[in-house]
Amino acid sequence: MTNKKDSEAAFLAAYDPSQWPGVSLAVDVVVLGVVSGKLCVSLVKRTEMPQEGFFALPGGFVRGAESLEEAVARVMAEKAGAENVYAEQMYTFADAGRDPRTRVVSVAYLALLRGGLESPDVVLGQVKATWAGEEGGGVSVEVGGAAVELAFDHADIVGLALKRLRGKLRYTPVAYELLGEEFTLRQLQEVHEAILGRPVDKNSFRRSSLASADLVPMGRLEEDVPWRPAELYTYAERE
Amino acid sequence: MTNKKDSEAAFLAAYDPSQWPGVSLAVDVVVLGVVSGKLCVSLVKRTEMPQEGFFALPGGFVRGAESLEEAVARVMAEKAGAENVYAEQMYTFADAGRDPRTRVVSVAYLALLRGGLESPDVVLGQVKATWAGEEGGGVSVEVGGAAVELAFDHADIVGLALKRLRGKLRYTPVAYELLGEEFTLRQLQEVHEAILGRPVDKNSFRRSSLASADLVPMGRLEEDVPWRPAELYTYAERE
DNA sequence: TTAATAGTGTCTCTGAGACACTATGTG
DNA sequence: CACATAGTGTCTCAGAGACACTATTAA
Repeated sequence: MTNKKDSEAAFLAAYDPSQWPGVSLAVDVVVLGVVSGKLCVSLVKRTEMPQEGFFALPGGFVRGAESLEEAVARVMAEKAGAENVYAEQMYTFADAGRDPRTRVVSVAYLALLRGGLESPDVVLGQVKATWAGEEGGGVSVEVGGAAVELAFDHADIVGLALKRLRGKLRYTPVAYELLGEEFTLRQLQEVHEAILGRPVDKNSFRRSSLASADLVPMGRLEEDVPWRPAELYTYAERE
Repeated sequence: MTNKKDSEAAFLAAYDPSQWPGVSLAVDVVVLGVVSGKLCVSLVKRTEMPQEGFFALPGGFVRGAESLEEAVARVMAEKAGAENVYAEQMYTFADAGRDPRTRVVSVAYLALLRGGLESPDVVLGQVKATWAGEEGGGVSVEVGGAAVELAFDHADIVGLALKRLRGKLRYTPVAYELLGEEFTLRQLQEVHEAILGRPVDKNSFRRSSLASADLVPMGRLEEDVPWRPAELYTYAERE
């Protein structure tokens, strides 16, 4: 091993943080919601030079002593006053060359919000996967019925979010984040169908949902529907 | 919405990267391997002040225009001359306060290496999960039969790697990364058992392995074993 | 021949898709 | 009553655990 001395020196050198040029830290948030049976993502229109005019994911730089989660919460609050949103880290993009001055490290988060997020700054785009199951890949997004192109690689990031969400749907109770405190099994099924992008058998869905035992019947029925009202359920282990 | 002007201003301000203090970018690598049926992780002994003397994950700062993957590859090469290693991003830790001078953003990677990684700088620690299935949580690590405490939150990061690996084992051909080009079904099963931490039924394992159709029989048998030799297989879609 | 492992046959259980059915609310 | 949806019964099939069995090789 002739490179032992070299690697030793490199190792020690690498542990001096001030030697390396600093980078900027940012978060981008994929906010997903189900609106009338459609999976939607929140988008902002870029008002500055790189990719100006394109739709992009909401995001921002991480401030001072803020944690990543705090930065995500702040971005959500600033853009639409949304508080206490489920958010989960997905992937970190750190390729050099995004910004000519400093390297920008961007941590992508997946957030789920009941009914989607919409505000003066934020529009909802409908997500259409070009792939089935959990293959993964980019997605196409429509705003007001017309296909739009997302800035940077944000279409791939939305695709990553959708892939992650489909995976989590199987073995974690994540769909409840997209519903209110009380919901019917049909509403829960609609959320699943919107995320999976395919119809789901009613009976199979009921069986597996009720068997998982984190659904609690409220003993009350939904109201103001022009057909037979269904039992209301809630999720047992919200914390 | 009285906060519209505020959020607008914050939005614009946030897009000036030079305004925010820079951070240092580092990678930590969980190198896992299976050595004689045991799941092992590569560790280095810290030689500098914070947590000096504790075992820690190998890692280092990202240099100049290096990508994260290049930094991981460099760390692997420096520590043990390992090239072309499977590596996958896991999670990014960015809590302030790790280093008093600058904020250190550390991106944790999972790497898989045949036979584990060992060198003058690196020791192998045996990983023992204190949890079953895919619950997740920290792990305990033994070096030379004695339990050791890992530096920082590295025990949790190893636990995260194990959880991720167990999950991927179900639906991706990741176990092949821990074997040579040619292997018997028993060797493949041993890798699975080491990762899952439990015995696996031989017949079920064979059936599902052969059904997945990315195993190709070589038409040759293993040699130099003091019992009936088994068919050698290789993985079909290495790229 | 014996020992040890390679490799197979088959029963069972479970979870999910398919689909027809009954029940019960609104109008 | 009609109608639309809530909710159920049941057949089937695929995948996996359990386990006993046969096959083949080294010594």
